[in-house]
Amino acid sequence: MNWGAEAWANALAQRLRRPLHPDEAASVATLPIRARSIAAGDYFCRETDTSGRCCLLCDGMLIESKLTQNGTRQIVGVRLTGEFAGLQTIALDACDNDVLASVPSAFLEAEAAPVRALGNRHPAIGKTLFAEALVAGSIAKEWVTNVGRRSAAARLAHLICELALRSDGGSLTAGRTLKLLLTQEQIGDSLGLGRAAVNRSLGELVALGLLAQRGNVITIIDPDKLQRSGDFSARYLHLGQSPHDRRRSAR
Amino acid sequence: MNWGAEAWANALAQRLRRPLHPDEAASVATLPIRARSIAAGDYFCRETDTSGRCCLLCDGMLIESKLTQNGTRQIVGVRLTGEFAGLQTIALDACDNDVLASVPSAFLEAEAAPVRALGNRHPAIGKTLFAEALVAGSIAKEWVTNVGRRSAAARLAHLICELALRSDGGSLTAGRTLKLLLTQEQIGDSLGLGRAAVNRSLGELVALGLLAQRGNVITIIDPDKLQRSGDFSARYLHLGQSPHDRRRSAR
DNA sequence: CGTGTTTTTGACTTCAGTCAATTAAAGTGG
DNA sequence: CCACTTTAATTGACTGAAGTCAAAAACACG
Repeated sequence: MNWGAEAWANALAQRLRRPLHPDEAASVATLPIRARSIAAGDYFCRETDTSGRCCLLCDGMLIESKLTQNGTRQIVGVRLTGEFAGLQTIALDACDNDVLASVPSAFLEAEAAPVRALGNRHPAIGKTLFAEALVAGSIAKEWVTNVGRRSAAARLAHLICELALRSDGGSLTAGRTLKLLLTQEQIGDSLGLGRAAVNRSLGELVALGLLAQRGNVITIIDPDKLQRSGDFSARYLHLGQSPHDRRRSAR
Repeated sequence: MNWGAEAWANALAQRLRRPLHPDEAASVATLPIRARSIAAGDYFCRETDTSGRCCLLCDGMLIESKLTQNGTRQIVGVRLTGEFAGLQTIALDACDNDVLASVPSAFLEAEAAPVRALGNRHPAIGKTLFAEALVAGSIAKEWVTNVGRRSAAARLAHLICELALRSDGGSLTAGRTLKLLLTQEQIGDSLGLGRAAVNRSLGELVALGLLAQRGNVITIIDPDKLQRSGDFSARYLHLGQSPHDRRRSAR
């Protein structure tokens, strides 16, 4: 099996919480997967694209964003290392939003059609891919709540909690360190805030002793207070129930 | 075939843009479907439910909402007559948000498991159900943008455009009438606004001659200006390309 | 080591929130 | 059918959180 397909297989097995069956592994091995990397600011796809590609992000971070009439931008989601992106193209014709790299990023890309066929052939894999795409929708709904009903500082705290848990091997524990691969402007675009508000909110969270900041590295100091001030509950992330996860406070 | 399963079959055929094959129809006919109706304010499911049910809404309107710490509420989506609801339970264990009726509503309910089995057995149906759930996610992302980056009046105009197109036989044409089955408070909860702002924005859109209002009935007067003032493009709704749809302005 | 980007800070503004009071509408029961 | 109750819509006054703009400082990178 080539390296790309193997990474896909591992990612799928991890989500299935079991090794792939031999015939599943064989099907995954036939996927035409291409390794690519792009620079910060480069696009994986555009809002109107109908090409239908998805990928497993190996390194970096992808931003899903929309532009508005008045030139402002809203980031409607992010994809972290180890996550799939663009899975909605398996069943939809268009991409719905721009997808671009916030930092230099590498990923393993496949056409939507063979991935869909893979899911049809192996229902367990199909369900997993479906679930991954649905979780992205669940996150979007939480973001609606975040942007619609929480204060600037709470939005930021919420986002940090989410990213800490979603990032590879994520946890929300004191001392944990988290590399924020976004500029403050991009954070603002994710939270429906301006640059200034992000900066002030960050200072506020630091002043409250919830976290520390050095460059783009965040250190979580008080995870409980951080969650509370961000009104954060991990439920919507559907992280599952591995032994690791169970330690996480679920509010 | 019982009436409920037939309604499901029709809804699926409509989305597939073709009649069901006999074996597809036979599978749908075996679904254990239950007709239910609930009063305004009653819950279809709660945020933490793990029961896993989905439904085809026959009459009324469902609201998907989340509560925040400080007692406020955010509506993260709505489901209209003729749409499916709760499809994410096909692949996810929990519901993620409360689902409740905004007006007395009737629906045809099925357990998630047999619906998933149906999709596995018939890939075309599976893809359609998948697509329907993904469109809900796409809508949520647009809502993030709406709440995060648009003015109060623009948010409202955008919501009205969306509901006009999504409602049964929807179109965005002058003279078209639309029954808003939401109180102004619920509209505010959908847009991240307070009651007063909704009321004033509505007055504003009326004053600008974009629409007229009598009770909860909205009449669209100037669809083009309405779309422009709401920064609305129908792309994210994935309405497909029926002859009817093609007439819609896509911005 | 210089250039461009990002962060940080301050001053001012504004949109929408909040609160409260009033009006209108929709149900309810006698 | 009408009086009464409840809920929703409307309007005004005041407030406040965050936007905007601008400038300075810090940083990152070639």
